[in-house]
Amino acid sequence: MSIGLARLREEPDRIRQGAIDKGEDPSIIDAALALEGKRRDLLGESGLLKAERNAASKQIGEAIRGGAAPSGPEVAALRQASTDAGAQIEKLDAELAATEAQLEELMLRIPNPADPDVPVGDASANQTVRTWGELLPRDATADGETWTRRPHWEVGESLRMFDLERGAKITGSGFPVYTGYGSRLQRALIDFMLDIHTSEHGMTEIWPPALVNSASARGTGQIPDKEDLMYVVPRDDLYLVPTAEVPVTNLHRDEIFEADQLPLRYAAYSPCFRREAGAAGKDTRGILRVHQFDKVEMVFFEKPEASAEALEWLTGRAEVILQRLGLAYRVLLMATKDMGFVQAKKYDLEVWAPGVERWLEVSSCSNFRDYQARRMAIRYRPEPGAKPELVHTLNGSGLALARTVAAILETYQQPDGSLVVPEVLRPYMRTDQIRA
RNA sequence: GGAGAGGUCGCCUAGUGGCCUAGGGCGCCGCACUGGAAAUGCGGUAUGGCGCAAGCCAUCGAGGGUUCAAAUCCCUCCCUCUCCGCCA
Repeated sequence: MSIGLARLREEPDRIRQGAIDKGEDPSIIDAALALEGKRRDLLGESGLLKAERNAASKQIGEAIRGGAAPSGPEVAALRQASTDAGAQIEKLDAELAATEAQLEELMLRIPNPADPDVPVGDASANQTVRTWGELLPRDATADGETWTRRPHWEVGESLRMFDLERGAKITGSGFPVYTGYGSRLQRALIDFMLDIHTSEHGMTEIWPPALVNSASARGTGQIPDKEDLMYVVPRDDLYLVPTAEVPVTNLHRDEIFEADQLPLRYAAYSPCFRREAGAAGKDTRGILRVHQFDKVEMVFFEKPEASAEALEWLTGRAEVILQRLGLAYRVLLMATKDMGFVQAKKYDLEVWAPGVERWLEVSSCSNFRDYQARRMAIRYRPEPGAKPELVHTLNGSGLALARTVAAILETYQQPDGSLVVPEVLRPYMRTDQIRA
């Protein structure tokens, strides 16, 4: 994950301002520039010496083939020259390796600068771009009677759609067990979302592994920075995926596309595992913040010039799901200090949960530009035979299930305690109403 | 998990310490020939880095080692294939 040395050299001011806007330390940019200069000097010196050594070694070979005694004085002199160069090279390369390690460490701490149209500031600078649907109040009126919507955990328990206590028993807190129609609703939502994204949005469906190796975890930046967020299987050096973004983006690690292969757009279901260490309290009640949930994720590989528009389209595809489900939501354009270190631009989709009268984040749609692609070496040829350039990567949830389920339970509950099934899910649920 | 065989350029393959600056074939691109094409011939066809450039450096699954010199020898690991064992 890095802005790249070329860009560091070419537009340090933009990078510096980008760091300031995101609340990061801008002095790292100057430290990195200094190290980059040192790296280039060392590289030049070491390269020259290696050329000398290679030449000497070659001469030894030629001399021996030409009849010189392998242990004779002529060969010994050449051998000495090569050995001497080798000793210097060893020193230089050690210094070079140390310099590069320091430089890389600094580069990892330089954030991806936000796009120019992103508001500068903290969460209070986030912009509500649009709102869709009717924001139902908790206290509703039906047939002249008023009734109060219940929070989703009460609805779910009473309709026996999930069992949080037994989930805690068999695994731990934050591992919900879905039961009966609750279980079927999981399948229905996954199926519905993937159907829309593939049949209507033209994405390619992926069913990825739920565990990845350390190279993949490093590729999308989960390690080293976010290692605490993941469940780790140290015995096999594997990581449980926190999102399908990790395996799906890594599909094309170290690959070079031809221009006509882009864009590549994937929709992937996966379970998601997050330690969420320390999280507890009223914000985590029910299934709002759990250690295991399910999600359909969209992952795009785009040509650089198309990525800005692709982010708008991607966000729109997530909105389609919410609209078809009939859930009210709003779209937030995240400000520089609230958007994350690696994103260039990010929209959050928040669904309205009338039972708790809160907005719940169900999707986060981001354009990483070339920041992610650089670390993973995902490139394409703009023209046949041309030099490869980095692609742009984007991803967004479409959607995360647990909170979507919460919004459905709170939106579609009836005064009599039953739940009306959203119309688009009825073919999948094979019922239009769920009763206690 | 055990035994064995492998991993070289987009694909196939040659390569048992120095003539490897990695050869050949296929594919692809360009040019020639052609009315146009096929066939044929000639040339070109990895990635990253450094350099104004000429060019140089690195990379033969990954990492380490031996050596003046490693695709080639040694060690560790990964992956693929075959057989055996185990198993949804």
